[in-house]
Amino acid sequence: MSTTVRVRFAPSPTGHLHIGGARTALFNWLFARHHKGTFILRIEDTDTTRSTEEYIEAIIEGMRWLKLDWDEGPFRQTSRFDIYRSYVDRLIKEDKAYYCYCTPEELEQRRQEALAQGRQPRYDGRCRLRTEPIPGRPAAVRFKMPQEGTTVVNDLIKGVIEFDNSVLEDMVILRSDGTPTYNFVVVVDDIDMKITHVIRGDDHVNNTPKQIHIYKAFGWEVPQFAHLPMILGADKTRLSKRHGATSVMAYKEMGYLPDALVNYLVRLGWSYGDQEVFTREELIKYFSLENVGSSAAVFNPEKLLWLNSQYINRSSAEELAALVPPFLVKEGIIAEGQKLDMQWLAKAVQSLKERSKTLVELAQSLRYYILDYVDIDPKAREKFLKPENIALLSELHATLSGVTDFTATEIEKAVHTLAERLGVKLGAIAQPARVAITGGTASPGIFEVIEIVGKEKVLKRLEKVISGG
RNA sequence: GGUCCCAUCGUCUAGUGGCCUAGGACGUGGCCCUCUCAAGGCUAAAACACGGGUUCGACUCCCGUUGGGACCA
Repeated sequence: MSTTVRVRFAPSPTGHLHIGGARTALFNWLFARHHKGTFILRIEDTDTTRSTEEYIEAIIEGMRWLKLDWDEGPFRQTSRFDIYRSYVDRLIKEDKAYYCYCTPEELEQRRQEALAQGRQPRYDGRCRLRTEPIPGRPAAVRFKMPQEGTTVVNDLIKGVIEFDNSVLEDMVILRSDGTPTYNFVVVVDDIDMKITHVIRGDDHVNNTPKQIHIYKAFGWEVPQFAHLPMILGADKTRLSKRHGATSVMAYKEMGYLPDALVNYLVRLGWSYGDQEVFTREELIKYFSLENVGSSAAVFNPEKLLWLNSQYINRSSAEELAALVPPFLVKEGIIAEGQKLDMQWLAKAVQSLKERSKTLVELAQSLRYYILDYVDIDPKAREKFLKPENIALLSELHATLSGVTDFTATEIEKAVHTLAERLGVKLGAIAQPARVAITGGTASPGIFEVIEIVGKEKVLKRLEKVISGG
């Protein structure tokens, strides 16, 4: 029985791929992959004044970064005007649409009158019965909406939604300048692309009854609808720039992993028992529209940050090492194109990954592994590099100089012996050493750090501090 | 203003009439671990918007109120 699932993501290229769009894309993608169906990317660029090539590229870039691959497209509406025109002609021929000669001024005047009389402004359908064109006047095309009865949307997420047809008006489907309107074009495309499930933001629910009548006018089976609840900012209004970063690629730059963002986004409105962290495979396997909630969700950057740290933690050091160089360049730690020993870098990353929430943080911490010398934080210097500490560091320098097998294990043994001999606690040596070697008071285990930084650099940094540098 | 949607801890959510003394996660506090910082473990505080029904029994069903949101104008 299974009719193959065909879904689409249809962004308009008037901006970057944003958080809300990405989630819509993600839910469509998951639905398609779960049902082994087809996922289509369609660029809704009919608004030529606001659509740009750059944004088309940006959206595609965002989709790729999130690893949401599509099976068909990207299709572009601007290359489909002939198709829309033919669909309009068909409706006119079948007397399901008609030419309207009312001017914007007349329409506005009637609107004002209606408002003044406390009526709901709505096109009165006066051109419906017109048989002769008005010479010299441009004509728009209007769709004949049913005037009575109700339209029922059986939404997969929200359930049954009923609309009174009397609130629907004969909407314009082709403007007098020859361009088709949004609600018409969407339906034509979805018919043409044989879309079976329309999964989109619930800001479109009110458009749905109008669209249903267009499907019916073409004798086409109405697809299933699933309206996803909105994503809100902390103030419970629709997520926008003023709530912080909303562009997906901004998260890439801030050092987020695409899988972490995907995991976060999917949990906004969808759940699977108590599970929080999912692999892609699990997501595809478990995803179902039935488990999508129906209320709007507030975007919570802190939970996203936590998920990102989880993903960084679970990634292999090699994977992370491969991702980190661009961030090192941005932090000014290495030069563009500078080569690093990747095996060594992976070791350094390994020591840092469980204490880094983003790739940016990871890159910043890598500073003291890579550079020859480090800047020492003044407060740390004041607290941990007093004369008595310097004396201990001299002892440490002598001890480390004597370690030939320069591994964390051997270093640890040597330092423990030193501490015992001097009758001090390990911390008394470790903390000043940390400041001298990393420039700060927080780092991975000091023996590990010493090993990775390497004998030569460690001794040089100790010497510098001992000599008052 | 009209239409539509929504309502469980601060936030994301579990819950589909008795399993609820309302569970998990983020965040917050405490403790443990510890060379620092994390990670990890344990733990604490924290919610069913309100009012009516229906029912032996409502977080769960119905109605209303309030509050939020979206679309259209």
